[in-house]
Amino acid sequence: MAARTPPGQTRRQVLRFMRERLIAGRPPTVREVQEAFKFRSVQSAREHLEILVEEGKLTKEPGVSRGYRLPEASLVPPSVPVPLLGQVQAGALTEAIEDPDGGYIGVQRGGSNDELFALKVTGESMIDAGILPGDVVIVRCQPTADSGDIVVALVDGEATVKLLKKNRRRVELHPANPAFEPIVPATGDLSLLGKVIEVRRYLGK
Amino acid sequence: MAARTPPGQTRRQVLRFMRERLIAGRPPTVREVQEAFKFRSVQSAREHLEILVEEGKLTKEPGVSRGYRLPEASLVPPSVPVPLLGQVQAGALTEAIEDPDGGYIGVQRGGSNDELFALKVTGESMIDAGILPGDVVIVRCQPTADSGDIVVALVDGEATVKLLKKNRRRVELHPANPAFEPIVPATGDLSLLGKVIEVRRYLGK
DNA sequence: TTGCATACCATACAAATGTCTGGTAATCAA
DNA sequence: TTGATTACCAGACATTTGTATGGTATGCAA
Repeated sequence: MAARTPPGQTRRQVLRFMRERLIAGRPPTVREVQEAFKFRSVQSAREHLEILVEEGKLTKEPGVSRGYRLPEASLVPPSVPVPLLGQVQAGALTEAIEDPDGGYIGVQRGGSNDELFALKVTGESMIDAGILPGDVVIVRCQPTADSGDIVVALVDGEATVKLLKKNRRRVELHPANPAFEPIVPATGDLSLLGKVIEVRRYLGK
Repeated sequence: MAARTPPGQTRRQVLRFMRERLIAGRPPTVREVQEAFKFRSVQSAREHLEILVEEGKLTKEPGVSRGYRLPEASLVPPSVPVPLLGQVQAGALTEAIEDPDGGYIGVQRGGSNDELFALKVTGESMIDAGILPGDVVIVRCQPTADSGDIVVALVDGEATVKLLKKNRRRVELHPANPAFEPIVPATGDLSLLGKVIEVRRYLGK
């Protein structure tokens, strides 16, 4: 017999394993759970799973293979892959999205089927808005935005993050850093890439 | 025999069906495909699926049940569900993780199988570190941390985010805001919950 | 016509997988 | 002690499911 573990401990790990697999879209078989935990009997895995179902942590469709599911309550909103871009040159946005140099990151978008991309921020111009160099902003492509939105726009052929301000027929791009000057593009000469809907910072492991 | 459809037409529908099911995390069996398309033979479904694999539209793991996959799936790093906590009282961490009031968010962790949780930040004590009220920090549970790490610790029975500083046999929790005072817990009296590995800010739609 | 390809069908078999029955050992409380 | 509970094991069985073999009908092109 394998080592006996404290009550509930193994079961928590099993739940964890199930969540990972189910989120990844690859529901495991009972025997795959057995394998993962080195049980010598299928039944051991099955018992943990059935108990998790009783506890409401999982649901299942009896009789069907790979039939365990996450209950509605703990449903994680599905995340979509979003291309992570490094530097964006003018006009090269579409190509950059097609073949991102930073790979993809998972973003939970709010239902709509919009075009998203992610951008690594350089420079300190938005530091007072809590956006530091190295942060990743997630951007929804849209041709316009409201005053007060944080947006990504092409300035001098480079994508930059700024605060959008509109006052009577003037559009301005404000940095959130007193050391920088606002940018006032000529009327109608603003190429807005989209609006920032999320900011992420990855700290060292 | 069922009605004969133009070449490739049914197959396109099958691919669509597969995409839907696979994205939903519920890969179908060959017979479920048969059912969905009212084929009177399993083989009809199987032939469509195998051809889609040959065309590169799908991949599959031979021999395993529900073994068809989306080829792009390999590009997207898998994300794990992480419980999102609101307020954490002393000692109630484990229970809070078991039954999070904020649901779950998807996090791509760097391979290790660690315990993670997410915490909504209140207060402005870390504003100079780019962590604003309402931000979500993702925390890896660990009993110790290095000097300079941003950590979550229990202070006065509440979970708070602070900068950890160690100098000769003293451990201090520093806010990143000049309006707040550093916290110097009595030696050995620091209950460290974990280290912040990611910061997220969700901006309005 | 012939030959070939496509779409679909019928049936069988074997492997994968869910499920069941009964058992051992450890822990805890009465 | 006794009994109850938990964690795990062993082996079997039944269903689900992947796979194979061969067949029918339609359309198309040489």
